[in-house]
Amino acid sequence: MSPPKRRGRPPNQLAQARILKAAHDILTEDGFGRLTVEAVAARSGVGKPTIYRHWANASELAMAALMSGDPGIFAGGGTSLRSALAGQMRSLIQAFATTRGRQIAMTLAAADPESEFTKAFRNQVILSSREAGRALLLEAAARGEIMLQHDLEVLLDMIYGPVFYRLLVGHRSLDTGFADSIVAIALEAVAARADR
Amino acid sequence: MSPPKRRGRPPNQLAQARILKAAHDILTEDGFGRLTVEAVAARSGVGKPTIYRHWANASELAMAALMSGDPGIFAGGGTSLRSALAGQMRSLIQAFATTRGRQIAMTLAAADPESEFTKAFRNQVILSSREAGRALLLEAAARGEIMLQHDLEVLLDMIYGPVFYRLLVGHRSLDTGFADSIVAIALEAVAARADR
Amino acid sequence: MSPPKRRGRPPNQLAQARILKAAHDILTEDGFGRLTVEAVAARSGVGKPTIYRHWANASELAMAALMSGDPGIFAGGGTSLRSALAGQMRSLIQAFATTRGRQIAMTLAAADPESEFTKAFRNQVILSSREAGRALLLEAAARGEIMLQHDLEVLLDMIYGPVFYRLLVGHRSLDTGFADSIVAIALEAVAARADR
Amino acid sequence: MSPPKRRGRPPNQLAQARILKAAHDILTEDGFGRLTVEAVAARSGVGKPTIYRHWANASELAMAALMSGDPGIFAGGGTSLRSALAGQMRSLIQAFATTRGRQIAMTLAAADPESEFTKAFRNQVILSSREAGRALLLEAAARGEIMLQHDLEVLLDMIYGPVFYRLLVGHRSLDTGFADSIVAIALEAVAARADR
DNA sequence: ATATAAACGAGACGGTACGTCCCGTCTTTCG
DNA sequence: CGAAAGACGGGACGTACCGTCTCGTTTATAT
Repeated sequence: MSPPKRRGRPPNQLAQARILKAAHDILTEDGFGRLTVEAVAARSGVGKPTIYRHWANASELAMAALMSGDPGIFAGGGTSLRSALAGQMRSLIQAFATTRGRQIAMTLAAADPESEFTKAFRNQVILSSREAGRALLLEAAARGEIMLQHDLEVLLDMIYGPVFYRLLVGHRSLDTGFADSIVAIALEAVAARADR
Repeated sequence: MSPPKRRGRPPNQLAQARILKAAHDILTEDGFGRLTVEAVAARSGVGKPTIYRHWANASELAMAALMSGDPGIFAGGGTSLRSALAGQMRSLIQAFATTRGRQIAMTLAAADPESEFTKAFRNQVILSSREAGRALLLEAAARGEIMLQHDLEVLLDMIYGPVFYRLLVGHRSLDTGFADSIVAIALEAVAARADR
Repeated sequence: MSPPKRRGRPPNQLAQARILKAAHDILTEDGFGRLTVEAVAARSGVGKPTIYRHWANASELAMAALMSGDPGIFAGGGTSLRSALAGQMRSLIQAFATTRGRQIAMTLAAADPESEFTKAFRNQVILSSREAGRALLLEAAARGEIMLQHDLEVLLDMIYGPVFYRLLVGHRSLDTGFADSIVAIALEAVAARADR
Repeated sequence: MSPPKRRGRPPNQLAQARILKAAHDILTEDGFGRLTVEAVAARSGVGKPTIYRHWANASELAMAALMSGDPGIFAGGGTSLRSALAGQMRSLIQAFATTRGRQIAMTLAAADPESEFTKAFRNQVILSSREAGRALLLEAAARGEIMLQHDLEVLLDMIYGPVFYRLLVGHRSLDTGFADSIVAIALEAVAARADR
């Protein structure tokens, strides 16, 4: 199998890197509202058409910048479901309780929900932690540690939804106590109890 | 107390109504992205300065339009906590599982979180259902129907957060089954059990 | 008779003056090719939309700049047709044998020939000298100094056309001798002769 | 002597023809303003660098397209100067009283006057008729049919200049009557008369 | 009645950013 | 090794809205 070499001049990887760097810097320094294609072009020294060649608008560019260099949230290995889940929730909340967290929420809200780009962003940035949580819960259930008598999808939403709820609505702060309380309440609902 | 009648022409109440009507229509017909002050002025036949006299920008105008004529979500009276809560969740989800729901999320994400206007919008449109839920839970606890051994604030977030989570992220649909599952899991976590 | 006062904020005369000044300066300093709406906006400190409010494109702006402050070419009063016409032709050629002359030709060539703006430019800048020449010839004919046995329109084109011909084609220079020769040949063609 | 076979891929003669064909088509279909290097490349299926290898910019390309396949205007053989000159003027005006005529004027106005390409275009397309006219006049003078007592260069400009004048300024139409009138007036000025 | 004053509609203003077109150059692979 | 394909940095285009401002008009109270 030959590599599918296309004819013309190949895309300049450096240019894309500079664009994402500039977008990321603007995002952290000035915020989502200042992330305009114009500003990114000026700051990165790249022509606007080069940006539009890869991203359809400022929203997609913001998503790309937020995705680049994002390791994702993984479950910290713990001996029990409680410790593993709490560890993950704490790092998740730590990661989102910053300016970047709100920017992610704003970006997601502003993005075209049908776009493929948006879906990728959603899966990588928003739902990866939820998937990791799903794995933790399924393993624990296999060990007999918990009973998944309810809809697992809803349970996952009840664990991870509150984080974005507080982030977006801002009625209460995101802190580690919040993480622990969520885990405690969630585990209560899946407790393997004698009285059943 | 005498009414503080100022000299000069009084503000035209009709103008505000026409502005909100136009804003609402644009929101439902064209979406949040098309709700510009310019468009509202053109559609309502009102001058731009008249709009700016009442709202600082298009975001506030969107919030005002979304608030006007919104009755809020109240707990349907039920005999048990489960039925009351499930009734409320169902109507909440029904209200948000529309275009308007996503517009509310977008508006909230785009709004200045510090603005007084935003806070009012948040309380009236987003948090009113959460407050109603709090009342239901407290009443049930007073009746001994449930035990609130965990942080009530977190519990409320776990009930109402998932709605906005699915609305914003869009990974699964909002339907009545979702409402019932949330209530079931939540009640599991506050069940008054013999083994405690 | 009341002046027809319009409602809104009146156009800022100063802004238009600054725009024309900037356009004129760019035209003389950098040439027609550099007269972009963007550059005029930057130089005049005026927003681009303000320029587009008055002129449809860079061509019209160039025409406006070339028209502003242009006194037009008038016939120098002379005792005879020959001296009057020669005086006018000399000043016409002097006015066009500069960078500005070529810019006028380029502008006219680039302009939409149907536009009202173009017609006004044509009449004021290009054809005003031709009209003045027509008046001179008609007066001389009335005095019996010449006989207009041929088509006057064609004769006028033969007097004034060569100026633009040399200007545009550039095969020979524009100088005062050229002016005198044109007049001499033209008068030969309208000479009132005994042998007729 | 070996044939000078150069190494590598030989220049594709067909490419130039396709380029000129495409340029010509665009000129006639869309006009001078749409004749961009990009459009010609797309239409002809040729790479942009291949175009730039032969022409420096769109203006030169336009000139090349306008020159290609242009037979030039030659003097129709006539028995007298009047008939020969009138025949030539009529065919000249017929050739220019079309869209192509105005495109030639626009192209010439937009071209760099110093470029060698421009000079070639000027000589072949614009001045060839003037040179043919010069030959006619000199022959007639040699026959004693006319007297060239005035500057021949100016006389030629007065014959051919008006055509471009009307073409560019557009104040009156180009028609055969115009051709005849020009000839009539010009001959008047060079008439060999008894009274001299 | 008549002045005074506030809010109105209209609309031009200086600006920012948009997304597109085309420029002329450069880099890569193919023939 | 020239031709094709095509991405690049760059400049300008013409448009949409922004939020501010200045008008002339309307509508009310206060004199």
